[in-house]
Amino acid sequence: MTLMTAPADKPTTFVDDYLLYQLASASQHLSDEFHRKVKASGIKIHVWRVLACVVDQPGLMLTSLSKLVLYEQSRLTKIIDQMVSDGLLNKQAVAGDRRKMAIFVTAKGQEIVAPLLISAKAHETKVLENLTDSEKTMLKRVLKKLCNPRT
Amino acid sequence: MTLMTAPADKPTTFVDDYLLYQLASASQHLSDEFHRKVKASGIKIHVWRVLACVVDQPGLMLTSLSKLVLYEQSRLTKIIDQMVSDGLLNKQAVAGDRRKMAIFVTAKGQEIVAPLLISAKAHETKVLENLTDSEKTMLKRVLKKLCNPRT
DNA sequence: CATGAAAATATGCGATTTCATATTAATCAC
DNA sequence: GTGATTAATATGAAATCGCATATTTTCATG
Repeated sequence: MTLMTAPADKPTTFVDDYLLYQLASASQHLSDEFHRKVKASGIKIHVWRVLACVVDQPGLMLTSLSKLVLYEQSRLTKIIDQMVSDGLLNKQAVAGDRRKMAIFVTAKGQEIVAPLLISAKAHETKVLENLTDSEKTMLKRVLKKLCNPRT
Repeated sequence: MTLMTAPADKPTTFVDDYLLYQLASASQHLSDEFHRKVKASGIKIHVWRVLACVVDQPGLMLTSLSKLVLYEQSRLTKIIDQMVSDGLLNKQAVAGDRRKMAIFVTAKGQEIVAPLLISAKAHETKVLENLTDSEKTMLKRVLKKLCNPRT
């Protein structure tokens, strides 16, 4: 048997080196990993996502929030209605524009999201453990740059 | 008016600095961007994704392919059945195990996917234009690392 | 201040997706 | 070889999602 010089030169395939695939793959695998914990605590994924975003930026109106949460508007409308009737969020009329609704988290919503935020950060820390410091900072910087290319 | 020393110190929010959000956001925004072109050419997104993966790794069986495509197994079963009857893929029985089906792209499938592969690479190039060389290589390396942390 | 355009949210329905489970086939323990 | 386990794929019903569009309100312009 001859010495192997490298881990074999499997002809580089398309997806392995395709940025959009790599992003989708990393995103999905890592999110799934954390989502298992969310589900285990009895919370739906979309509820977690919306709570995290509303806690983060309270008082947004539906349209802006849908961009932040990355959910399509009509879908978010339905999710929020449900969360309002579940007592996790409330909608407040915005003075001066009767179309707009500002969205906030209730005390009950806070209670639910608080431990998840901690758990999420802990998970992130574990994920980032595999990277060097410079990799960490560059990764986050580059991801931000990719989202708004005009910066 | 005083000189602004920095773009204001908006208190860093959770999601802005949360890796899983950044990944999801970058993935979704960039993919949507390319998907507009795919749709414009009359191809469904899932058809593009499956074709790209099967071209990349022909002869995979359904279960492995579903991991590569990042689609759940029963969903992929249905998609592939449709694509087979549309003449884009074919399934071949695997000798020695009558449960397995190896999946390949037909000539018609090739014709459809070929221009999309070129277009995808062109889009990727444009996306990566905003990054330095070292950012590019690190980004891809780190994304791979994130997907299989045990490497 | 009337009219047309644009913005914010809501709604209904068709299409897609998922979940649980069925079915068929291979493998393992004995 | 028989029975129990595991693997690969398929299927059907229920849940979710997204598209197109409706509705209400504001804005712009003459």
